[in-house]
Parts: sequence; structure tokens; C-alpha cells
Amino acid sequence: MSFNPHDHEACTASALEKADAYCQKHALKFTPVRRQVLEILCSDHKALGAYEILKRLGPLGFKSQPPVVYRALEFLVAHRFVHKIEKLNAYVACMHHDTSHVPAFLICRNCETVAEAPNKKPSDLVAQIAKTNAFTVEKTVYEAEGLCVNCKEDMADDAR
Amino acid sequence: MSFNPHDHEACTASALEKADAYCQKHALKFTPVRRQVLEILCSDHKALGAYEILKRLGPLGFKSQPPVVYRALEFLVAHRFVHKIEKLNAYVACMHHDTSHVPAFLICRNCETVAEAPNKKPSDLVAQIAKTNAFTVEKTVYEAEGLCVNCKEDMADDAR
DNA sequence: TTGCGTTATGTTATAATATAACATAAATGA
DNA sequence: TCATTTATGTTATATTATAACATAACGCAA
Repeated sequence: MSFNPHDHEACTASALEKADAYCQKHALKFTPVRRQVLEILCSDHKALGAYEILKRLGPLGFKSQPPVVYRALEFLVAHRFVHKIEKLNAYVACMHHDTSHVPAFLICRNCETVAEAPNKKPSDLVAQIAKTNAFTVEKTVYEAEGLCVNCKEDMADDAR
Repeated sequence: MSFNPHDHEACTASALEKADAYCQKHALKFTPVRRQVLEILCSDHKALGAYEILKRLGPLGFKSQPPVVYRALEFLVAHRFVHKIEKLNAYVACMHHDTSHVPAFLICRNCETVAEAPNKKPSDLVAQIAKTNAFTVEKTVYEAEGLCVNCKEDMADDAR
């Protein structure tokens, strides 16, 4: 999980590589803007707003009008390379693209790091609905906000 | 659940009554704007945007600047009379204020009706996190988008 | 390889959602 | 009653997102 130290270079490289391979396989166009947006999102585990991404695209030689970034995000979200964090109106790179999962996020309200929870099972909620059959689930957004281990420890330290 | 027919008058009256009682008990001010916003939200089970609520406040004699409605919503959300549907940037009245619950919503992408799912148990996700203790959950937003029974049937009819 | 349909990008303008900042008023309570 | 807090009024503006239309690049069949 992204709250723990990890080899971040590798983590980014792997995400881009997987996206490359997936696009090739499915005849999708992994164009320069799309690739660059994913790379920006991979650069840390914070969720970035569309306009923040836009700002970072500029120096890289891309044109910086909102539709440019929103269209790239639309593509990346559609193909699940990126998830939208509805609570923050922001976007994070998906770190589990190869495994099927119900997207669920843990957002630290202090450092704003977003970790994708490793929940491969559908939650109770989905199971319950499927059972009563009153609703057909197509997309899910499960988000929990709170404090990550690091921030919790920092706060304990501050209190001393 | 709100996808099924139900006595809607009663459902609104009950929500307002419960809010009244709760505010009295906890020394909260259930002012006219706050009451009116809750009443508007109770008026159907669709999620309403802040500006839609604002529009409906006008004819009722309230001043219609954005902060008015956002402040009323802030109060109503803080005390859990209303939930925000992050996916829609919209708000719904809570129909289970008296029972402790993890808010979770079923949003029909066709008719936009929002039902609050009856999940009293914490989901697998929350349980899993609590277990590893890597994250302290403070607030949750679980949202599922799809098709409600009614819309599903309508579509089946249309296809014939 | 030309032409045609499709997909992607460029660009301008504007819509929709939300908050900052400061003023006034109303309620609460020593 | 006066001081303090809490709520509301008001102006301006920040933030997020999309509509609409133009051009370019790409994929492919004649």
C-alpha cells in the first residue's frame, strides 16, 4: 500500500509498461498526452486535480487547455488506468490494472495520500443488492477518509 | 427502498419530525432555511444539486445566494440529516437518521433516483482495513451506479 | 495513393459547483 | 446589558467541467 515505503520508480515504470502492453493488445492509442498524464499521476500517490495536471503538462510542451487534460483523463478512466476520487474531484493512477478489483480508496485527510484498498471481494453491500436483485450494479466508488499510519504517528509525536 | 412505491408524504413528514426532535435534544438550531432545504430534499428521492435547491428556495421567500444553501447543506450534512452523493455533486435526505449506518448509495443512471442501501454492517473493505490497522477510517462514501428495477423493466419493454 | 470515415487534438467560450471574505443581525449567557 | 458566539446577508471570485466547432492524423478500402 502506498502509505508504506516502496520502490516508487519501479512502481511508475511498471504502471506505464502495463498500460503500453494493454493498449497494444486492445488496439488502443496510447498517445503522448495520454501517456504523459498517466506518468504525471504515477509520480506520486496523491490524487491530482485536472487543473494541477494541466499545469504540469505545460512545461512538457503540451497545449494547456482544459479539454486536453479532461479528454486524456476520460480515456485513462475508461480503460481503468486511472480512477477518479469523487470525494476530491481528483484522479489517481491505478496500481492494480492487471488484477480484477472493485475500486476502493483510502484517503488520508492530512497528507492527502490515496491508497487503493486491496479488496478483491465484492463488499457486503454489493452482495446484498445482488441478492435482492432490486438494482443492477454497473460502477462502484467506495471511499474511506481518515488518517494513514504515518500521519497518525506524526500527530502522536506532536502531542508530546 | 426508494425504488419501490411507498407513502411519500409520510416519509417526508417523518424525516422532518425526526430532525426536529434531534435538534431539540442536542440544542441545535433547526432554522427556517435549514428546515426548508431538508424539506426540498425530502420532496423526492432524487439527488439535488446545490443550485437546484437554491432555485427552489427563491419562490419560498429565501434569499438566493450560493452561500445560503451551502451553509444550510453544511449543517444538514454535519448532523447527518443529508448525505452528499460525491459522484453527482448532489445531495439527498437521509432516510435512516435514527439508525446507525455506513452511508452507501445506489444511484440509477437512468432515472437518477438515489436509494440509500440498508447496510448496517461495515463492508469487507472497512473490516479489512481495521484489521491491518494501517488506516483509521473516519468517513465513508460507498456509491454504486447502475439500473434500478423500474428502469430495467422499462428498457426491456422498449426493446420489444 | 487518393479519398472517406473515424478518432484525436486544438481552441474559444461558458456552464456548473463551491468558497473566501467581510458585513449585519439574532440568540445566548455571564 | 453588554459581550460572545452563531447564523445570515452579500459581493466577488475560485475551482471543476463541458459544449461546440475547427483542424489534423490515422486506418483502410477502392
